[in-house]
Amino acid sequence: MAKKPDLLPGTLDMLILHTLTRAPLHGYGIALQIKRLSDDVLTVEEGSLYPALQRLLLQGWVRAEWKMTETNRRARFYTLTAAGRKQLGIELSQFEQMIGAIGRVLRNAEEA
Amino acid sequence: MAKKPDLLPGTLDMLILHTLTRAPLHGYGIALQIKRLSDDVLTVEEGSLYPALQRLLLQGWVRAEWKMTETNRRARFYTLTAAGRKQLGIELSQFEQMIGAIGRVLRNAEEA
DNA sequence: CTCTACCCATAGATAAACTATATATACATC
DNA sequence: GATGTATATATAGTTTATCTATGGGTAGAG
Repeated sequence: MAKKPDLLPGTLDMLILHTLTRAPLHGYGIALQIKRLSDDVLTVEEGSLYPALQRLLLQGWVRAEWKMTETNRRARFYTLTAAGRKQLGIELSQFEQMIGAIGRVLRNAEEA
Repeated sequence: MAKKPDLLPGTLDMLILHTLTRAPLHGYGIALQIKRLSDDVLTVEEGSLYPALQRLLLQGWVRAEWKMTETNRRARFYTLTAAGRKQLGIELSQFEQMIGAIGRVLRNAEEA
C-alpha cells in the first residue's frame, strides 16, 4: 500500500551507538538486534550499516577489533568509546527535541 | 556545542501537508507556522521548502493558485487535495510506527 | 530613498541511505 | 562431495532530501 522506509534518516548512528552500550558487537549482530528489538520495523541494510560503522570509527566514537564469534567465524567487534558515549547523549537529546517539536506541530490539529 | 539539524529528514512533506489541513497557505506562511508551532526548533529553509512544494504538486497532493495576501502581496497559496489528505494519513502512521520502533530499541537500556 | 519584512525560486553541494554485487566460512543435508 | 542456508564484511554506484548560496521582486515604514 505504501512504500516503507527502512529507517528514519538521521537516526542510524544513534541506534548503533545505543546498541553498543550493552556490550561490544559485530556489524551483523548490531543489525539483527535493531531489527529484533524493533519488531522488524527497522531494517538496517548492509549498504547503510557498514558505511555508518566506518563513519563512527573515523569519528572515534567506536573502536574495532577482529575476533571469533561463538559460532566460530571471523567478525569485527565494535566497542563504544568514551567519546562515543558522549556523542550518543548529544544525539539522543537532539532526537528527543526534534520529536517533541514535530509532536507540537502535529498536535495543532484541524479545527474541531 | 553540537550541530543542530533544522529538521528530521523525511518529515518535511508530512509537516507541510499537516499544516495545510487547517487552511490554504502560501510557502512563506507554512514555514513560519512550522517554526512557530515548534517553538523555533524546526526551521524550514527556503531551499528545502520550495522543492518540497514542487514535489507535492507533482504528486497531486496539493494544488496551488496565485492570490494576494492580507498584506497585499502576490503569493502562491497551496491547498490540500483529497489525495494529499490520504497521503498525510499514510505518512503519519508510518512516522508513528518508526518512532515507536526507535523507542523500543532505545528502551532496551544498558543493564541496570 | 533606504531598509526591513515579505514572498518565490533554482543551482550546486553535501550527506545519508539504498540497491546491487562481491567475497568468504561453518555447518547441515542430500 | 555437492548444495544450500545462515553468518559475516565490504564497496561501488545510484537516489533522494536537505542545506547553502544566490537571484529576483514588492509593500510599507521611517
